[in-house]
Amino acid sequence: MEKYDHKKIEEKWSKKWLEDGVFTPNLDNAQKPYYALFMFPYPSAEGLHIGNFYCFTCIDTTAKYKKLRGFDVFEPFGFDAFGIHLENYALKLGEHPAKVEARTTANFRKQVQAAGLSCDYTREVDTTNPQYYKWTQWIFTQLFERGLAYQKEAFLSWCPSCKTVLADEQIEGGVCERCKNLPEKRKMKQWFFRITHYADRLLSGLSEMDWSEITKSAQKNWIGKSEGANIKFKIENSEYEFEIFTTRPDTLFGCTYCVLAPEHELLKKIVTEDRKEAVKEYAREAGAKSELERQENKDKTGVFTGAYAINPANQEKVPIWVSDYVLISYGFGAIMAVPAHDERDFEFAKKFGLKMKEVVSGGNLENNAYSGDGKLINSGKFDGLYSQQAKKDITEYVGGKSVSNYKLRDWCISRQRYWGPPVPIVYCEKCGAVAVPEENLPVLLPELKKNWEPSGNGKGPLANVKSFMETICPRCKGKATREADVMDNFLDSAWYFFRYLSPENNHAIFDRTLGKKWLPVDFYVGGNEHAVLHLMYTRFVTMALHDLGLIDFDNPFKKFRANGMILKDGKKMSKSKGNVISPEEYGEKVGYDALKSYILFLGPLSENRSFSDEGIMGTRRWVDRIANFVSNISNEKTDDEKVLKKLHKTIKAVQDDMENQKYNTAIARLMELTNVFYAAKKISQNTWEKFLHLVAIFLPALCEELWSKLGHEESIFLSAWPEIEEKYLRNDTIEMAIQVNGRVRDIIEMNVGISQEEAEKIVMKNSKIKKYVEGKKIKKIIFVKGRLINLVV
RNA sequence: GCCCGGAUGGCGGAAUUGGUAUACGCGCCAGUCUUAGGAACUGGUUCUCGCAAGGGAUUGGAGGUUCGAGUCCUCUUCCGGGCACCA
Repeated sequence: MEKYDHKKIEEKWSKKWLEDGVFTPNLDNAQKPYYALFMFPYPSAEGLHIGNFYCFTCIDTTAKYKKLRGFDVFEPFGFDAFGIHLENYALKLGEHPAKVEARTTANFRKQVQAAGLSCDYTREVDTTNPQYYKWTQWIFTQLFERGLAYQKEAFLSWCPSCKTVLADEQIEGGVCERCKNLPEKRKMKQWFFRITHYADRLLSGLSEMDWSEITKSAQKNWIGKSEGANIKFKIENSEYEFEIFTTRPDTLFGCTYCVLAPEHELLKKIVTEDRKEAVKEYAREAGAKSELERQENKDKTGVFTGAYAINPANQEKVPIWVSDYVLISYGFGAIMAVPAHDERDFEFAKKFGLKMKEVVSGGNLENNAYSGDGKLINSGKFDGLYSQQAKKDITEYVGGKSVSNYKLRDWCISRQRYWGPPVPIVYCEKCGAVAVPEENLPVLLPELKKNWEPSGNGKGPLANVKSFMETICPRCKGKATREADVMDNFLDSAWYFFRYLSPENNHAIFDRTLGKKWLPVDFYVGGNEHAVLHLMYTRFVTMALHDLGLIDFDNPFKKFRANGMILKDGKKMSKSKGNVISPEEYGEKVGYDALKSYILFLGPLSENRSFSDEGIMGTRRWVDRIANFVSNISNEKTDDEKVLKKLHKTIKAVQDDMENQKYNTAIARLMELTNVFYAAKKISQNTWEKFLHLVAIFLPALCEELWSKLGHEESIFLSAWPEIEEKYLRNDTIEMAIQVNGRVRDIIEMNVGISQEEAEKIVMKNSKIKKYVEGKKIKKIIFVKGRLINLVV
């Protein structure tokens, strides 16, 4: 028996597919467009990671299936090569980012091609290409013109290791998403995108979207909507007032003090002379605390300001405190404190001996605040109302406003780094900040041979490049200076799928005719670590493009699935553990067909799966079993009815599974069919050809080879998917389960259409059943047609 | 604390959405072939009692609904993810 030489055959076909353009659709003429997209990789490693490979494979398998089903499939490929990940990798190697990029992208491309993915490489996109980032900058200018991009001074997270500010989304668990270092707070003037403008749309859109629940849940939590009221408090003996946000206006009568955040601007104005030093010192200390320190130490601290506010519900005077348990970044940075009905206020009041007043019945103030709803007490004319109604009535009574508040904050896009698209802004003494007009885009990133490394002084490396910085104002033609920062990498990747349609178009961000036909993306797969980064930003940019009138949808991906992680023998992979799976290594050893089908076979798409070296031999064995079966193809015209039934049921099962991304069970069904072939010994060519189509979506090189061996000159992917013949899906007989009191006691073969009376007759004659029924009264008989009969005795 | 997922053999996992639990694969056991090892092929493999025929138990745990529950309801334990002093 000839051994199946996976290397030779996989190499042969991946090359041939590329040459013949088998997977390069004609976007203009496509009749049934299907846009399959995987998250394009960061080329910040020498080769592909198994995680990239997994998400590519999910998309690729679906793409091949859709192609065989007659769709014009577009599965593009490109690189997210700008940004901090590649720049950090270059810093680590001590090489220039451009040099690293040239090498790693070439290697990634080579590996993807070797793996036989059905990508269209003719429309490759690279975010570092000026033709590409011209339009990244254009998006900035469009947002700027509409007030959605703006500059502000704010306390921001500065990563001392990456030497740049980061967006809130890029702090994960208190540390920098890229380098895992502890960020510092720095007050800096930076560029922001007004993503909060879309907070409500980002949230309400979620419910209708066919995206993984886990992703939608992460976005929902991040947006963090709460409904409540804004209420104004006057300050005693003063013209000043401040506003607070509360979700519990029903407890307003229970407000016995107020708290301002240490950064609150009113603090300086209202603090009394004798409290000035204490408040100042407290604010200084609070400012020095890192985010993580605040998170870890939740002991309440605070200082009395000496000032009093007037509770608008009962005109009582309540002390104003300052404490860092109130955050300047949320709401108004000020709260009304209701210690009887809020745990944090309770703790604070207890520590500092502040008054508590119960206004909602149902709790017990001994040890805890009661934060549930209930009937109002001690609330004047609102006594007796229930929380829900009281919320509305009290808000109205004090002239408050019912509003929603969000945790989501605007997206800081400035980066004090080199490897990114420059912010397309020019500062002119006369005209202020002016966006670079479209005809002057792109603002080219100068090729810095040296001094491209981040300095850490709060300015990007471009600030030192005189030839770049000095320019003229596009509006008044006077002297002007460029913005030295570049833009966040997540902006590069927020719109790449638009660009794939027309990567060389210099007149528009994308070809709108093609956009109408191909967008939104039909199916997208990627890791859920991007749930609130890439995936949220992408939705934001899509909404913005929608509002510019460029597109008529605002959800970029019709279907999105988050893929699970691949573990090695149950453990997370890491270089230090030495258990990193290299796709290339397994491609060599067992072949990409076996590797790809193995990682799909391991389990459902969303779950983490454990890769093992023994396990992969299972799919490799399957490859061999199919390759070896060739000698058993007979000249007979048709096959045994049993084989045909299995064949057509498998076609149906594979179709259903593929529509639902159940790759693992589709492969299991195909393995079963392979086993049936082995049991039948000989199979007709007709059946064999149908089988090859089904398997080709998982084992493309093998099936292409076997297909060509049958004398076909054109790729199997250009031929037709087998039709299901309904008659083979039907069964004449079924195995009827016979239950007594719900327990299966026997299984009897019967005609599929058997009536209840006939079935009962057979059952009653059955000796096994008689044993259980004898001498007992049959109370009831449940008959499920074609399935079971249940005797209740 | 709040919001999502999830728990099924020795292991990865199936289960037509309330109808024969454990498909498929790994591993293991046996057989055929082989000088041998391996490969390939064939058969077996949830646990438990039993020589067997056959019985009993079983989907993290406890209840419930139902003729019938892995699937629905209530409570509960554990694991994974997100948010978190967010008023």
